[in-house]
Amino acid sequence: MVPPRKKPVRPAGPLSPEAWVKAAQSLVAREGVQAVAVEPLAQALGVTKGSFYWHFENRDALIQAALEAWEQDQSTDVVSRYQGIPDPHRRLRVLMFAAFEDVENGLLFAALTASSEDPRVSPFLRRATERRMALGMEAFQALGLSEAESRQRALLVYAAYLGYFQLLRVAPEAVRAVTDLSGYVRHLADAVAPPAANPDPPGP
Amino acid sequence: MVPPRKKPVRPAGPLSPEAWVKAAQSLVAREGVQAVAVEPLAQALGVTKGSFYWHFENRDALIQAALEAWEQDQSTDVVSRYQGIPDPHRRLRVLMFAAFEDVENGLLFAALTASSEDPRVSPFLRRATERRMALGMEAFQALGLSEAESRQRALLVYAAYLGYFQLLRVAPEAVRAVTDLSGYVRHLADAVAPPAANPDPPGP
DNA sequence: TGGAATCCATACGCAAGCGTATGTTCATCT
DNA sequence: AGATGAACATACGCTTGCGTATGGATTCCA
Repeated sequence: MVPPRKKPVRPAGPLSPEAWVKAAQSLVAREGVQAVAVEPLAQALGVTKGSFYWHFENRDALIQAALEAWEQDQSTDVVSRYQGIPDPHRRLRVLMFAAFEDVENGLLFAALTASSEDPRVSPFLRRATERRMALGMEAFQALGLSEAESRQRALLVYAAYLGYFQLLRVAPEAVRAVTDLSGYVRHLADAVAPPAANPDPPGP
Repeated sequence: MVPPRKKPVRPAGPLSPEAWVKAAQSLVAREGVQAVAVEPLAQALGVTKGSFYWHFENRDALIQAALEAWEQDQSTDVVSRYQGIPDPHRRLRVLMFAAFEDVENGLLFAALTASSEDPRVSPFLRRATERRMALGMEAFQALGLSEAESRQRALLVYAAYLGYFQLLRVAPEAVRAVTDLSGYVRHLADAVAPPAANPDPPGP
C-alpha cells in the first residue's frame, strides 16, 4: 500500500551521462531549471547522488550539458532544414508551418523562455532567438522587402510563434478551442507575406 | 568597510502588509514566484522574519495576497478601459495599441507566464487569459466575423502580444532593433481587422 | 587470482529557508 | 505608574538540497 513511486527501478546496466542529461532536459521542459535537483533526479533514475557526482562535476555541469545538447539539436531543427527551398514565398510558408507543427520543440522553447532569468539559459536563448530572427529576416528580404520591414515582420511572426506555444502551456484549452489551427498559421502567413498576384484573397 | 547592503534602513514607522505585498510583487516580476523568500525579503525591508509572521500566516499567504492584488488592478487595466468605444473597428485598434503601449503591464504578464508552472499563479493566469481572449473575440464578432474566425484572430493577436513582451524580456535588443514599433502593431491590426472599405491598402 | 578501474551507496558537514516560540521595545490607554 | 497590545528581534528545530569522503560491489584484464 505504499504510494507507487515513479521509476524506482532502472532497467539494467550502468548509467550513462546521457541518461542524466535527458532526464534533466525533461525536467527543465516541465518545471524549469530551478527544478533540476540532484537528489530527486537520482531517485527518479533509481540511483543516489554518488552516481551523479561520478559522472558530473556538479549540478551546474549537468544543466550546462543539457543546454548544450539542446543547442546541438537546434542545428538540425526545422529552421535550418528548409533553407534550400528556392522560391522565397514558398520557403517562408513551409518554414512557418513546419515551425508551428513542431509542437515539442515549440513547447520546449516556451519552457526555456520561462527560465530566461537564469543566467545559464539566457545566453542560449539569446543565441537561438538571434538565429531564428535572422533567418526570418532573410526570408522576407528575399521577398523584396526592405531590411526594416523584414525585421518588423520577422518580429511579428516570431512573437506569434512564441506566444502561441506560451499560450499552449498556460491555457491549452484556449488554443484547442481554435478548431482550424492551420488556418491560424495561414492567416498569419498571408498577413506577413502578401499573397501578391494571388487571385483569391480569403473571402468569407 | 562592510559591503553596503541594498536597503538595510527603513524610512520610519511600522511596516504595513501592503509594503510586503508590493515587495513580493516586484520580486515576482523580476525573478518569478520561487524567488519570493521570507528572510531575504525581510532583510531587504530592513526587518526580520518576526515582523513577517506577525502580518502574514505564512509564505503562501503573501504570494496569494500579491497575486490577488494584481487581479484587482487588472480590473481597471487597458482591457476594460476601452470597452465603451462604439465603432468596433476603431475599438479594436485602440485596444491593441493601448495593450502594446502598456509596457509595464505587458512585461508583468510575461513574467507571470514564466512562473506558469506554479500552482498558485496558474489559476490567475488562466482567468486573465480567458478574460482577455473573450474581450478580443467580442471585438472581432462585432466586426461581423464568425465565432470560429473571431476566436482564431483573437488567438493570433494575443499570441503576438504575449510573444512580443516575452521577447522584450529575453532579447530586448532584437525588439528595439525594430525602429517602427507602432508600425508593427498597425501591421498586425491591418492583418486581423481588414481595412474593409479602406481605399488605401498599405502599398509600397 | 589479484589488482585496477568503474559505478554506485552511505554517511557526513554545511547552508538556505520555513515555521514556531519566546523575548523585547515602545506607544497608548487608563 | 502600571497594564496592554502592536510590531518587531532572537533563537531554535526542521527539511531540502549541495558537495565531499569513503567504502563496497562488479567488471575487466593481465
